[in-house]
Amino acid sequence: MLSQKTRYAIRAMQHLADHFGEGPVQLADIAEAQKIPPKFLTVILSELTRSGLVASQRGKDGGYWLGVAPIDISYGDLIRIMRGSLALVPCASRYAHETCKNCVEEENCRTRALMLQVRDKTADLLDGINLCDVVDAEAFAQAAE
Amino acid sequence: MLSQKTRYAIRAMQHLADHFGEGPVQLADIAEAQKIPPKFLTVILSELTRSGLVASQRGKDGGYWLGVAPIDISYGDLIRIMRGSLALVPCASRYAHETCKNCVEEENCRTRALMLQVRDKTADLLDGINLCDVVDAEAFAQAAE
DNA sequence: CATATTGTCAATTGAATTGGTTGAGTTTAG
DNA sequence: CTAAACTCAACCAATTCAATTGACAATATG
Repeated sequence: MLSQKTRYAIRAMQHLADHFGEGPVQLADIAEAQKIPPKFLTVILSELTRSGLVASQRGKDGGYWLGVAPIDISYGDLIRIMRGSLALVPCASRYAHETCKNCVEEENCRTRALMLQVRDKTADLLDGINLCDVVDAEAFAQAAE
Repeated sequence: MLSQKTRYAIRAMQHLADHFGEGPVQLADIAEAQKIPPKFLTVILSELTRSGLVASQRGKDGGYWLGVAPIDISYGDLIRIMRGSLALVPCASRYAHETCKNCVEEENCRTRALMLQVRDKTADLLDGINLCDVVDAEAFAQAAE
């Protein structure tokens, strides 16, 4: 499951994508439109800003905007940034590999072999959809080809 | 991510599958072979027994065995039993649907639309592999067709 | 029937994670 | 200079997770 924080991050990014090119969007506006506790959103937007996907400006008339074109931000990127990995087990992560605790040797772990495949398929899907896509069944089927 | 408990459950079930038809396998044997804390394993095996996938017998020479043929137990089943759902968000679960807390309306939630597709693809994969399969790249590619 | 062996199960525990807030800054426009 | 914004570390309560404790029930064997 994605954490609440990751879900908030995704909605915040969708909101910024919807207002891309319109100048800074203020945190309070995002919070209200996306039903995110404003103070918690500061934590989330700070993380996203540090990651480089979001740019920000302080002071009066400040706010946030995408630092990267929405077409270049995939859902896979967002989940990797917020959760660290797309995989279901640490040892099946490609970008953030870690050995699982209390496990058998990785080479002959059948669960790992399966989970690597699941991770790759999930990545194909999540990296194939970006913040510009209107996600519906058709768009998705197309992206999955 | 799958919880440690779910990972232990998967390894325990693989172990039982490997010894299917050989009579009861004792908890201590599973625990040792699969590096699972024995007392924790009692909790896990009790849950699996209650689910019907595992049968058990008490007393001397007792133990556990699969109550269902390994070919009829998919990895999807195991994860659903242990974790409740295959989905990344509660509102995208097919068997255990729940509305997400603090979310926008489900009908026009873009995240949900995407996560439903991810769930379905994941289910295709995980339900296509069972405890009889030796999971490797080839077997998997075949199952994914 | 006595006993050792094995599974059952609820309750508890300690640690980590989650979801979120507080509050003290810093930057910027006007 | 000041109000409007973002920044960030520290903190907090509640929940979840991983695992253990300990009392109990069933079964095979002598």
